[in-house]
Amino acid sequence: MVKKKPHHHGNLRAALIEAGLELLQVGNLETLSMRKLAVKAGVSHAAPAHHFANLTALHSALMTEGYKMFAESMRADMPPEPRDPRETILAAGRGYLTFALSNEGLFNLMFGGTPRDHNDENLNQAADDAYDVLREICAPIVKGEGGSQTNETMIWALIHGLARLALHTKRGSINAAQAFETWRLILPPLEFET
Amino acid sequence: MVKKKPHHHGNLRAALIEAGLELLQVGNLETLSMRKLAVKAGVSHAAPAHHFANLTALHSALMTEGYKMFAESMRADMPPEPRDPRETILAAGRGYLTFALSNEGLFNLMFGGTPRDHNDENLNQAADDAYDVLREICAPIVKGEGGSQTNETMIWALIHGLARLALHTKRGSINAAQAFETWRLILPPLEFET
DNA sequence: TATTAAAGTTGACACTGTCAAGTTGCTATT
DNA sequence: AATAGCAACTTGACAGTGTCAACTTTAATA
Repeated sequence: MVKKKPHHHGNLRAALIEAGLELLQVGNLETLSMRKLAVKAGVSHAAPAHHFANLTALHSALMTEGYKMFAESMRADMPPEPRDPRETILAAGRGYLTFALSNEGLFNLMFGGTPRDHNDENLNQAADDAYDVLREICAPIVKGEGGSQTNETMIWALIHGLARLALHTKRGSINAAQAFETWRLILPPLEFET
Repeated sequence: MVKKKPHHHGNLRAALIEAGLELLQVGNLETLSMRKLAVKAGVSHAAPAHHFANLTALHSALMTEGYKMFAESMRADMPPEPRDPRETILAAGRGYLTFALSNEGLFNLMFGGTPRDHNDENLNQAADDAYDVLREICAPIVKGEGGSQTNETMIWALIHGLARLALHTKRGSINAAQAFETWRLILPPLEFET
């Protein structure tokens, strides 16, 4: 008897997060409310408070889920056996763009300045894991004046800025292929270690 | 008698925008409300509705102001007589960073995914004016495979991504100088027309 | 001066997050 | 096996929010 249904609902916390992700799919941040989540989960309006102390905690939990999906999306496009480092960077960037364009609400929640709980260990862990992907793909880049962190910052800034721009100017049709083509074009020539 | 105090308050619309900018300075998007604006302007709670049809319209008006400040901040750091094109890009980027770091709430409103009124001509004009700065500083860059727009996208993505990252990891002290140093480091070597 | 439209007020409504207090049902200790 | 205790959930309330409708006041103009 390791895991058992703990209580009335079963697993309300997971259901609320699931409902929150669904709400973020169809709308923006403003359409996300604890009471709507409660309705979606078939539970009273104050039930979520027992799993998320406040809105910020709920947001942090959704961001955590977002970072996991995010890292997964980057890794999904990466070749299992890394061959050309530049190809790996291009692929991870494609995963980045794919995530941003197909999860706009969640992406905005994660990177739009919404306050987060900086003491949420799950969130910090998930964010660190996502950053690890960046560290991996930048590892083969020859370090210049600023060291490896400068390379990571450059790659992240480039791909994140491009994702933001793609969302900002999408106007209806998303056109992920075009965004990826731009990504291929703007990725500057880089020197790699043998 | 060209300009006269039109009504009770004088110029409520400007006062509301001013109050909105102040609220964004001290807090985030959630702390911005029409009713608080009304209180700040010493007016009844429904008065703002005569100047901003809804919250989105108010946000759009604040974004408009933001884009103006934004373009101004970029131009402020640019040399009046452009000499080295790369220096000009560096300077505009510094202005970009300065704006983002000293107007976090407004920056998040502009680039955080908040819905905007795409039919607001003032907003479109202000955003276009800001983009013109980018076009100007990128003009001397030699066009590659993707044409001039690709250069603009790259520069914008780089500096915007860096600004977002700087805000994201600031944790208390902002350290604008360090962000600018990173900007200098990550700006890739570019070829310029004679 | 009379008319008219804009600017601002008042009151209401549904919705939000959050808190306090009560109820239900599982778990574990005795 | 009984019960004490606690976590999960409900109910009810409160202040604050955006938005609407109806009303009053003011200023421009005809």
